[in-house]
Amino acid sequence: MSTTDTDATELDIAQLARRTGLTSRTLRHYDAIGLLTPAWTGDDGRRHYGGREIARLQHILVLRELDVPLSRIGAIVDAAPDDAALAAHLTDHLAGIEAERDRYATLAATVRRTVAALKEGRPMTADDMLDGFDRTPYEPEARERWGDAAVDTSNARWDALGKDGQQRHLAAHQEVVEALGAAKRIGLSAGSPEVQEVVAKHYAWVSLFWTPDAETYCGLTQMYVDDERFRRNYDEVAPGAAVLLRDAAAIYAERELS
Amino acid sequence: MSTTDTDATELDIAQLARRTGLTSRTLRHYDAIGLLTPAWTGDDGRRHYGGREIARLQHILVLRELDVPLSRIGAIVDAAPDDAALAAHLTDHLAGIEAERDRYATLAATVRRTVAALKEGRPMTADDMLDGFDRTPYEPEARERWGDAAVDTSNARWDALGKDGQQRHLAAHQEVVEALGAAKRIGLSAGSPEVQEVVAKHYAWVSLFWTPDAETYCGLTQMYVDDERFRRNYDEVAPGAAVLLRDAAAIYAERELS
DNA sequence: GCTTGACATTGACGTCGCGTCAACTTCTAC
DNA sequence: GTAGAAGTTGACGCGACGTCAATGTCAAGC
Repeated sequence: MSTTDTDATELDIAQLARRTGLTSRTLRHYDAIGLLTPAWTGDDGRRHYGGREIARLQHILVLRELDVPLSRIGAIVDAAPDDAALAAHLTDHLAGIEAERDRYATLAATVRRTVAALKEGRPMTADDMLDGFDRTPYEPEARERWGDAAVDTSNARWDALGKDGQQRHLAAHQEVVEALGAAKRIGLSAGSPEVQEVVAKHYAWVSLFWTPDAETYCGLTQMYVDDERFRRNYDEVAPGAAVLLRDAAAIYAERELS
Repeated sequence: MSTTDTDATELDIAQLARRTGLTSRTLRHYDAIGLLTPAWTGDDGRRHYGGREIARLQHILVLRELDVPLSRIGAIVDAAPDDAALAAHLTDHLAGIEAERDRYATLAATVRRTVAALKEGRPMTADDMLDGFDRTPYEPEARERWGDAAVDTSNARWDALGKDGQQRHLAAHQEVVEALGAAKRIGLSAGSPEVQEVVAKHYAWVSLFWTPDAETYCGLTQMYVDDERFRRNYDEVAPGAAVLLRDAAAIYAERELS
């Protein structure tokens, strides 16, 4: 393979820079702070990026467009270990991107109106002139509501799991989701022993990352219901599974966590 | 008037901050660097802003959205002394805003496609994943092509003119434009003494700000033809006036400037 | 009148995300 | 074999504010 650009998913730093509009300096910076490590570094020290890194970089750049600081970007991107989680995250951020698109649209309208008013010598109110500038800073992750510290220790624990530990952890979650779906389909109640056992598993699963008390655990499962992208994760297996989990969690929390 | 927000065009720093989404710190910073000076400062040191300042701030914020550095923003905003010039500038920057809106739209599409691909386990090419991130930095002003230094000295001279000197200067330009329109309507040629006299006036007018040599003067008048928003300024008085000025300038430049 | 709380002011220093420069190595082309 | 382009690692610099400290001032309530 020559130095010419191919559309293979194996790129050196210059090719990646060209495609993203970043400078090679920026990519080196991202490497230095551990935000985007190259797939491999040649014996000569040169950085090479593969498909995984490109996907990760896309995620990074999306969040960067939303003015999320690099430190938080790192935490968020690290929290998307598999394709499903990544898809959920991206769907979330997509809303931010579209909001920004709409903001620029209203901004364009504002400027257009201003130009028209200027030409006709018409006055404008302050509010009209400034419509669209105020951007409420994007809240990148619902999970952020549960505290930065929690996310940090969560990531530490995740790293500590090692590769196959992570695999097993994801499988455990899948088990929980499917058990929950089965319970829902059979029509088991939230307080039934079977469902309570599933909740216990779920609580254990969550606790690997951070240990919520009764209140926060109820809050978390409530969020699974409120937030569409979380809810879908559960309701995909069986409609109403998210609500079942929330109700069961409330009972579990009162029995075991208070 | 109480402290409640009214839609009058007289705002204190907190009210302006609220409407723009800026912090008061940012507004103070803009004051400190001379980018946005309050209309008046009370005896207690508090800053108050009027209609002029709000319009100026809108211009500033538009350019800030396009990632133009504050130093250049200052130069550009200072170069829009009257409403007509401001309207022309804003029309220019409007293109940048709409480009940004479109970029976010393609970005949203890219993310959407990525999510779909992830869910179906489909692979994507690097180019597809990174479509829309590369933003060629916005070139804020055609005038920038003529050099930053020129703009700086230009602004200094403009300030040195004083209020009524600025008035007279604008009137002089209007004279040139109208004389040129009259010449065009009568059908005078670019080389005719009358038109050459108008060009001399125009060159003098331009020279107040920066003294172009033969080549740059030809380049400038060529830009008046190429660039729609400049051309309209001249062609509004008489169609083809911009071209007439360019041709006349070419002759003038060879005779007088080389 | 006095206190209290909210918000203003001016410095001064800190921070984030790179840009830029220097010194050096390494690959490719002629 | 040598030039030139592009990579590497430090190190420092910078723009646009954030943040903190010390202080002043205004409107309201007691």
